[in-house]
Amino acid sequence: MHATLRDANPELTPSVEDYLKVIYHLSNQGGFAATSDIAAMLDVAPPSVSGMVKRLSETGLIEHVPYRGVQLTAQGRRAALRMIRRHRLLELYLTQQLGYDWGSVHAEAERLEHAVSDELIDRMARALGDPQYDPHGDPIPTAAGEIEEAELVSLADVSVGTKLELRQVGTQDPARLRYFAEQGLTPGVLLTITDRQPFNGPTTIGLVPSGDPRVVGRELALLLWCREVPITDHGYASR
Amino acid sequence: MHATLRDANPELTPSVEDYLKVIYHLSNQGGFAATSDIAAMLDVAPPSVSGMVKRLSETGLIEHVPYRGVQLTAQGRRAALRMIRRHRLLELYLTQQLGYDWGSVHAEAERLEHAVSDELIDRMARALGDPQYDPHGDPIPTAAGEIEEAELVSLADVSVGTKLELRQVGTQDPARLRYFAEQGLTPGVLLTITDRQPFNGPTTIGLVPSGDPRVVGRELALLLWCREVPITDHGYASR
DNA sequence: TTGAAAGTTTAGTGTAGTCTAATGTTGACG
DNA sequence: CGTCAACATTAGACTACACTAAACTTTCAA
Repeated sequence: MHATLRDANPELTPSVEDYLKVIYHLSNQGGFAATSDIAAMLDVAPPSVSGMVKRLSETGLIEHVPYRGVQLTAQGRRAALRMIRRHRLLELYLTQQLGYDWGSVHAEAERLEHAVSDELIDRMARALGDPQYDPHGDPIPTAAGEIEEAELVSLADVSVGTKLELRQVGTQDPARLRYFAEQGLTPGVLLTITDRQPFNGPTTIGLVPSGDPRVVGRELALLLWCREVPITDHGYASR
Repeated sequence: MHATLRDANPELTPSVEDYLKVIYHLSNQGGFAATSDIAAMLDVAPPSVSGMVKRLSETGLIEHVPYRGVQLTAQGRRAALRMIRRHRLLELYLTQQLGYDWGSVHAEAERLEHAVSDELIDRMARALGDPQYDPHGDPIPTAAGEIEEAELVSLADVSVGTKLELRQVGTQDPARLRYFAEQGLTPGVLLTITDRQPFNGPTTIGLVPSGDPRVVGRELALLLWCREVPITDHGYASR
């Protein structure tokens, strides 16, 4: 039984693994990941993405709808979750066992995740007591490729002072999507609620770590779905 | 301060790092490393080596005498020793901190050595107490790029009665490594030669201090590299 | 409804690495 | 001392990945 991740994932190049990981993050809620977004996150030119997209669809890791974007197949998703498991466990291991501080651990994990074996990752997990969450509060996928889906709350429903990670923007309206993007309110962003006026008045958000304020009315706040972020002494470094 | 290894070694590809490492090992006593030997050790075709040799000489990492072989430049040697330091410290860390057994660490270290940062390696070294030898008994180059040159003799070449410290097992073959380990023939062990049959016959070893005998054929004896121990003293026990 | 901006893909090039097949060089031995 | 086997190199092709420039779609707004 038991298609293991190793079985599912014969030999992917580091580059391919990176693409799968960002496609996973970009197509979080079942949507499409856009070429230009992938390019921006990997810091490559858009045509490089088009080229890779072609290769990845040929090997069955993603599905491509021209001019629309890409989605992971089941196989691609397994491979992506394997990388995310590696990344999060490496970050945890480096901070807890080797004294790394939270700010510098990301780059190290980013390189190591392509080189470690499943055995090493499992040994590290065991050494850490098989943790379920990384220090950001993000769930660590299991060796079998399962991940706990975060419970999302609307920004309109949380109390002042709560720290949040924006996870989804609950609209398809292009005008609103654009507006949110202009405000820097895109999935992945960290924020806190600094103020809320009574009688369904506007909510003031503070972006983390810049502290820049954003004011949104209740109608818009209802569209912003967030995950509550546990407070750590490490702050909110990048993932 | 002072030229660090990092300074000396901007960005080498994993492939280049592998070439430098095997060239180091093949040109141990100042000789030339032959194209075909490099090809055999890296499991690539000889023309691939010729191509790489061209690139490496252009970047000043090796010197090439056509139809003779190659030698490392000072810069190439520094880069090679940096990789060897990484490899040996990784092997040690994996065995001591994560429960790997000696037979299986090699492959893992082989991949990781290209991905770890100098900082991580130094942290691992510190966690291990800045060890001088790896699990095979090989000396670990310092962060500054110095390596202890050990004068080792093969067990097949020393005369009966000589007192020896086993320092190095000259094979990567897991089956043989396991066999030697089962026999108690691991680096650091003290032994004497109690008997040797003529005509390339087997050698009988006496372990110190237990006196337990071990019999090894000439082929295996050739793999056991030892340091001659002048007087019995302490300090060879554990690593 | 149309046209321009934004975004995507194609076309063509470059680099690092691999390979096989063909050619060149060296050195050992008859 | 010449020949031939062993070894090394060149020649030429292939893959994966990147890039720029140009062409093609889609979207949005006047």
